[in-house]
Amino acid sequence: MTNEGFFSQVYGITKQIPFGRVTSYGAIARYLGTPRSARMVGWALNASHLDDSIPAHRVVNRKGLLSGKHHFKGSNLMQQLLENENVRVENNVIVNFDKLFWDPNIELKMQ
DNA sequence: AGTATGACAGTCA
DNA sequence: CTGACTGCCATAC
Repeated sequence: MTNEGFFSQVYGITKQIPFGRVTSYGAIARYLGTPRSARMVGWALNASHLDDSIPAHRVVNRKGLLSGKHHFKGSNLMQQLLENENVRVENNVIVNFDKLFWDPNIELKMQ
């Protein structure tokens, strides 16, 4: 059987994102070995919509912009979830994104 | 098999 | 930092 596919891999990492932390699509894609497939990560998360266990709200683009907020149920649900984790969000952009940034290539690989 | 789409990233100005 | 253009990969039709 073919691998679970790109999606399951993205799910696995996204689920491992710690509380109050955020990461970017490129970081996940790079961890999968395809730094060029950042768009696929977004696509995968799109399918992750079917899974509530996937904190997709912790995944944003490289600028820390809630690019996927428009895809959530509520228009401001994504921001609400982030603020619920002590993550400050202003103008759809995560504040202190560089501090809250959680890189799987480091956190997962290093440990 | 080819075209179109997509929650992006990198580079240049 | 922001805006515009290009590149790249995987899925769907």
